[in-house]
Amino acid sequence: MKNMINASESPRKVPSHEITYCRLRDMILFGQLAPGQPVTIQGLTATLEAGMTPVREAIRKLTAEGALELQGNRRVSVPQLTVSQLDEIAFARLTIEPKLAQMATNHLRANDIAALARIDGEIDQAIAGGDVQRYLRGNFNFHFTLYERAEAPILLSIAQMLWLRFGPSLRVVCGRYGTANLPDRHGEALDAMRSGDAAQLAAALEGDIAQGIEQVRLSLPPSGI
Amino acid sequence: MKNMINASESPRKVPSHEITYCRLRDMILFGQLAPGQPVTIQGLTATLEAGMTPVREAIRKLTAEGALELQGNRRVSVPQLTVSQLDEIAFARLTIEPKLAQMATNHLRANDIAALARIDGEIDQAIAGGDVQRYLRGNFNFHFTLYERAEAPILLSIAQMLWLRFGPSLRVVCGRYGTANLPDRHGEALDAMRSGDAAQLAAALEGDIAQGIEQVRLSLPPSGI
DNA sequence: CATCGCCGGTTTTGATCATATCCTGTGCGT
DNA sequence: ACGCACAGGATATGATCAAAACCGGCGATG
Repeated sequence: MKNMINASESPRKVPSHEITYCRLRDMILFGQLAPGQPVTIQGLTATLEAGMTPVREAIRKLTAEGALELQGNRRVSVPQLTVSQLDEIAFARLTIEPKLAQMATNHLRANDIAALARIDGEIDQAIAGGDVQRYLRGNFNFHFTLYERAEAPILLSIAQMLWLRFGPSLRVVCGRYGTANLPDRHGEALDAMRSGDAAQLAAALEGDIAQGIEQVRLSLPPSGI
Repeated sequence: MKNMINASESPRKVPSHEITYCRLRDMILFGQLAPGQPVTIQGLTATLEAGMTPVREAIRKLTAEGALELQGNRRVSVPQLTVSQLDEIAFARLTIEPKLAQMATNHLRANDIAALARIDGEIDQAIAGGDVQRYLRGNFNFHFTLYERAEAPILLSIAQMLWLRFGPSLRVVCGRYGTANLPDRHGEALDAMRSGDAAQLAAALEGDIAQGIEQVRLSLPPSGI
């Protein structure tokens, strides 16, 4: 009986590289780091209060996910989106995410929907208050709380990858134009969830995603943000 | 004007972790490692003749790509596909790869098609000779030589990720049933390339992919391969 | 009396760090 | 302007610490 299933969660020792990875990921996802900004290992060891090895591993992982970019000369930076890359992301997101939403529909329980409604409320507050940081986190939470219910880990990981590439640019857009005309088709999505209409939910998500991408696209042409 | 584009490639120093990553990746992709097989860092430092740090970084990167799996107890192994994961991979591959093929169509030059035809010839030889290793490499080369012409790095990286998850299981199927009824719709694809018909090319790829996935699906139910 | 399960030590392996080495980019001197 | 030396930072190694798996013995039970 010693090594039992460890129901729920035991006080697991969380490895340092895991923590470092998450922290760095959030920094990228929610806009602490701007596109094009260089990232140094030793700088991160200071800001993340971690050793050099964990930071290196976090960077490797994020590089593999496309959230960071090796510049050839052993420098690392946050990538800047080009128009054609934005097109790729658009295609992939518009394919994967509605699918995830559709798959999630039948697994949604009442409390899931309640949680999503609450998150949507926070997003509205953030938009009203012009709180970019909070909007970004809320938006992320809304989408991925939904997607997780699809129980499709591979598609989920692809979606995360796409958000990692998309996040920094979205942050820049928010910073530039404020939270006024940010996408929020979440009400429509919540209606679809309540009626269990997978197709409608997928359509709502598709609209939300397309809107966000257009928002970013408008900011790109000058010189890749 | 000092650091010019460095046309083609300069004698770049290839970092050790890069080499290690590639070698380990190929081991997974072409079946040196079976699904479920545990992977130890110190074992790899021996077989790959690399230090501990490069191996660790390679593992992190491949973990991020889903080619390896952390088992919670800080052990690493090659993941075994479940049926539902295979469905996810099927959906994603059937979406992404035909798209890549379609995008590549207009960029294909005569010598690209010639190269693909040559690779297809090698695949045929491998199938005829029952050379699984060579078939897998040829098949990979055929698809990705084509996909690279799409000039869509993000979709390409997604496709690579999917192949990394798919590779080990395909290898098992090959080892079990031989190379007899492996997918090879490449002739059809080559015809489409020569006539520049993007839709037909996408359709051919779709058929090829679907066939490969079915092949693996048939082997799964017993107990996840 | 034989078998099963628990418990302890042993050993393998992973995580982290401190350090040595090398590369890249920069600035100074000619 | 060119080349050389310097500095900053990245790469890579080996050592050290800690956790987890492994193995063998002891005691309880049928």
